[in-house]
Amino acid sequence: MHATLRDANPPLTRSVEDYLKAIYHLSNQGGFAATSDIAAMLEVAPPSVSGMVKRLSEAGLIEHVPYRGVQLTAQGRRAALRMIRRHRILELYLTQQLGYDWGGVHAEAERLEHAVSDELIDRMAGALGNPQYDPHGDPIPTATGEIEEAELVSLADAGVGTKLELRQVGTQDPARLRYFADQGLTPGVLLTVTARQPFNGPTTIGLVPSGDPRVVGRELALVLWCREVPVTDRGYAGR
Amino acid sequence: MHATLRDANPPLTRSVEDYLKAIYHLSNQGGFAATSDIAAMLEVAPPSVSGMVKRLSEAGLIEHVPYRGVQLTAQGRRAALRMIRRHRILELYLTQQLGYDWGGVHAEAERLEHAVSDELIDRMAGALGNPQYDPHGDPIPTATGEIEEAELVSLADAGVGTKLELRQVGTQDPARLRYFADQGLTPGVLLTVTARQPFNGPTTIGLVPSGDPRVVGRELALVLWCREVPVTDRGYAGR
DNA sequence: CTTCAACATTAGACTATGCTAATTTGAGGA
DNA sequence: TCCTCAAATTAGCATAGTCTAATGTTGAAG
Repeated sequence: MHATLRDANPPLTRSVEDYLKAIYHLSNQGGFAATSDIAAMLEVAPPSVSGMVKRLSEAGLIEHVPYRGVQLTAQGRRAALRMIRRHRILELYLTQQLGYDWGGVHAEAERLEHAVSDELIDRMAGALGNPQYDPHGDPIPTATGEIEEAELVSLADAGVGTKLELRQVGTQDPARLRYFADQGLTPGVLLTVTARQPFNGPTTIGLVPSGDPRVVGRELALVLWCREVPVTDRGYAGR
Repeated sequence: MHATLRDANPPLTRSVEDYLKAIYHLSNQGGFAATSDIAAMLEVAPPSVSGMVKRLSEAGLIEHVPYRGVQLTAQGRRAALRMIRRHRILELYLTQQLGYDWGGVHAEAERLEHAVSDELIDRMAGALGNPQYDPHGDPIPTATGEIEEAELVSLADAGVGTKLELRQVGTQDPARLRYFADQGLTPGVLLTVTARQPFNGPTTIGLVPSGDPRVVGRELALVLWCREVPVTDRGYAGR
């Protein structure tokens, strides 16, 4: 006998898990994930997505509106958050316990997230002190599937004078990740926007508390997602 | 395009890796691995094995003698040893660094061994001090694919108190083979030497973990070839 | 030397996942 | 309104891996 996605409690395959995760990321702001965007994110051809969409839809993991896109159901969202929890805990564990550098963990976590058990993830999380954020600053879903939704603003759009906490570096490109790390622009760092060139030019910032200045081109600033920190917030102690 | 096992350097799939590992264990003493034994070890139907054998053979990973069995080629052996290294290091890491107990570690390692990178395994090995043996006493292959071959000792010569794994029954005599099988003395079984009569008399052993005693006359004990197992662990989970 | 049972293999079907090529759909521009 | 084009889908095929049922092989017992 062969288990299929139509069974009661089918084990999700690697591919299914990848699709759900991609759909989660693409429909994060409440909208639909488009077939072509899913295809691009997973590096498969669009018809492959159509085929998988059909199966996921029959399995009750997504809602499909033909020619519009897809959204996760509650069940699909739960499965996606489980994968995201795994991914982020793995990234954290690999960097903090096994000396991986920030740029190199993603691919490893991408493979491991499909193979680890819930027990292993919980043990890793325990060894790390049950952290709430991963090395990129992304919130880690809890074992029960809850995730902190943060309002983030791109550094390129932040107002001059604003105090910000860098929370998310929105790229997987190892070269960029390494560059940001060199500049001290890692999640959790505090900074203030000191200037921006007119007509959407580069943003100049100062690191807190050192005051070291950095100039970030618009292209790069666009992927630095920050949380606005009230200027009265002096007691901020990082995490 | 789709990668196949006939390509130059195909990535080995999870199934392929499992087959190679099983064949390695079954043909350990230089013999052939039988289709039905592979099927039993992997819990698949015999025709599935025949199908895979065809593919592995075309890929140059095994030699197939129809109706006789299969043997690993040098290339297949390399791949198998790589998996065994991964498995043993993972088991060690999970028990020593993450508090797993020996009963639970096997299944986790069995899944992870297909997903980890060589780099991660080497980092784990480093964190453990590059161990040479796993807690079962089995040697861990090096990153370059060398493994210490266990020296076999005849049960008639094994020291009293020694813990042994029966590895080879050195006779073709059907009567003897049937007798050994009846006594539960088949390759892979674990036992301890509890006594030996003076002047080269019969050896008394206890099966592990049942403790059932057996008395084996010298004539018979001479053909039971065993590997000495360091008494380091509690609870064998197999390999 | 024949027969038979155990083991191995082949035949044929099915799911999951991917691809390319062809077709359909829907939304914006003329 | 109608047309066109990009996006989505369907059609058709391939490979990996699994299964059951049917068929072949081999070696051991009589």
